[in-house]
Amino acid sequence: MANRRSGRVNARDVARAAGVSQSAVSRTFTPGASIAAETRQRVIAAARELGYRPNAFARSLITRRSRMVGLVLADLDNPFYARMLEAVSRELQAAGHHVMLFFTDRGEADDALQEILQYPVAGLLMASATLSSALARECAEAGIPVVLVNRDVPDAPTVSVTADNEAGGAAVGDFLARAGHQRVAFIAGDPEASTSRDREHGFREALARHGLTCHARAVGNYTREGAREAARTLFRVNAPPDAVFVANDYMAFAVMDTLRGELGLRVPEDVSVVGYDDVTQAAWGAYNLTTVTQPTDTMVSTAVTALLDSIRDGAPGRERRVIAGELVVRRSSRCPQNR
Amino acid sequence: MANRRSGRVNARDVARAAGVSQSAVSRTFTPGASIAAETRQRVIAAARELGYRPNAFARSLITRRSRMVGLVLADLDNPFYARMLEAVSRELQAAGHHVMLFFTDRGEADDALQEILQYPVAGLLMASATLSSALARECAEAGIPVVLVNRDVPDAPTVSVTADNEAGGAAVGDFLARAGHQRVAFIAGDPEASTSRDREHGFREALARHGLTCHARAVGNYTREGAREAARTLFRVNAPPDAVFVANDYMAFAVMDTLRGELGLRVPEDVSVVGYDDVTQAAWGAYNLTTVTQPTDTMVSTAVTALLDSIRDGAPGRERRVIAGELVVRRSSRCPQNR
DNA sequence: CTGAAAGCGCTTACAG
DNA sequence: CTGAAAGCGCTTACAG
Repeated sequence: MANRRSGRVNARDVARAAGVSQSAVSRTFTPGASIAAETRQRVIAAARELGYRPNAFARSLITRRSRMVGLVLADLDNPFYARMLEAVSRELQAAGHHVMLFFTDRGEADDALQEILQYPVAGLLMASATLSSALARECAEAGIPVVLVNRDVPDAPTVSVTADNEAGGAAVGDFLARAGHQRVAFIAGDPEASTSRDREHGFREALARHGLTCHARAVGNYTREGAREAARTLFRVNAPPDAVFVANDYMAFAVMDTLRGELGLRVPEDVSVVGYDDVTQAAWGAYNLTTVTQPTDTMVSTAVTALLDSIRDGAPGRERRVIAGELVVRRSSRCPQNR
Repeated sequence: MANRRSGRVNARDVARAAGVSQSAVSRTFTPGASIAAETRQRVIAAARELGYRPNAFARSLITRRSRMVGLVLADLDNPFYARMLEAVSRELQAAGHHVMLFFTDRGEADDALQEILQYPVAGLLMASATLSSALARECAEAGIPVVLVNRDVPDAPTVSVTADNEAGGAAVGDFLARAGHQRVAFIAGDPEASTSRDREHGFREALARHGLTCHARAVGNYTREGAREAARTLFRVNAPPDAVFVANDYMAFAVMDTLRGELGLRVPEDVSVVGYDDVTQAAWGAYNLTTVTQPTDTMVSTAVTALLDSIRDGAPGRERRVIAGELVVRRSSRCPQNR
């Protein structure tokens, strides 16, 4: 049934079989093209018979457009990004696009991008990784829109979608102060990342408004091991914190495990723990983590919409979208009224 | 600097700028092609100047090969698949391949595959989803090797890589019987999936060897809510189980949360819980789950190697690789010696 | 080592 | 509505 020669049937083969021109075959598979119903039926029958599928590469070559979007990620261990990846992929697929996936290290992913850019991608979506502003400019010149999620390259011609990390951090500071905590600590993620910096900044400002300062600080680097080590450093002292804000949920789980399993502390009786992201596991019984929502769904659809709009307009947007999150109080923290 | 006309510089532009033929440009970017060192330098300089990158689509069209591999997944919520996705992608990238990602529903992903197959993929890797044996045959005829991870299509011309689920289930049955449990229950995943069926089968056989039968059974469908419901059904009775084997870790976490938070049972004092997969979270302090290793790394590298081999040979392999796992005893279960 | 030419599989003005 | 022809950006015999 299938073409013996090449292992791949092409439009010419179908045309011959259907007794029409190659143009007719092409028109059959181009929605809205002008073709007689009967011709179309003949082509479809022949195509089915031969197992023909239009070759997307050839089509993209001639139309100078592609329905392929590059997706760049650095970290899938963190369930926040796993959730985001799935949501982004499904939305893009629903919009008729196809996803090319790349994993890089954290930070600037220019090398990986050089590879992706060999393909005529219609757009680029990056999360947990960035690109240099030079490459951002190059993409803009080439007409390839770039959308960053959870990252931001100042002054670059890109769209960025971030959570309102400052406001989120402030909500946590406010909440812990109101609950009557006196020695409030912070465990940072990657000290370079704007997510961690902004959360910390908002947090400190809020504490200040209540006349408090950050009692202690350690860096967990957004890794589990880093978080455990930070917890040990912070709590193996004479006057340990009575509350700790951890820059994301993923680290907060490690902190809780360490506090309870290793240091024999009770949460929240001895210490309140607050995270950030509201990943699925935060609601699981074992953690019941008070945290700030990263509105993944909103962020994803904002990012995807922005990307699709830019692709449609052929204009690489340039805006900063900040999505508000909210504090979700669960049982890992003391409440103001329990004071 | 970049080409003003089209937004994309092509080999012809570079050739003109460097004062050489288009062939020379092509040879410069084809490793091993015969080209003088000096010519090559001129081309490279011109390419850099103009911001030229070879177009992978055009290249693939003419060579009739592509370095693109299709990856099909159904479920990323389960951390086992997230870990696998990242490992697979990174290995494939390291081998110079690029990954096209597709999400489908569980079961047969024929529709999604029809879309992928419009691209000239060099091979297909599927996990947590399968394809019909008809489509498997079609791929084989088209020379596209298919590798299934954690799934199997009997008699189809594909390579499948699965864990030895029977042996794993047997290890659990054996372990629980030796620990002196009398009323051992099972919570199934997707009753259709061979993973769940094989684990259950091995489990029951092992119990039988100890003169036990499976005391109760419920279906969790590999979802968290299903697992919670299954736990309620199984444990809200007069003589509840004293041990439960859950078909995967992901559900086992939900079961533990329900047992402890909702039913007031202690793990392992009142009931032993055993999972399957050994996902990262199984080792986290809050769960400390006894489970059976799915040797992700081995499975991934076996699958990737098989795929790359088939691509290289141009022959769609046909074998079943079964990877052994092992029981990891943690604190969610009573041990034989504590009897 | 090098270039001119053919061709991968498609779409799209153009003329009918 | 339809077909012949040109061309997307590349690689690869072929001849020199």
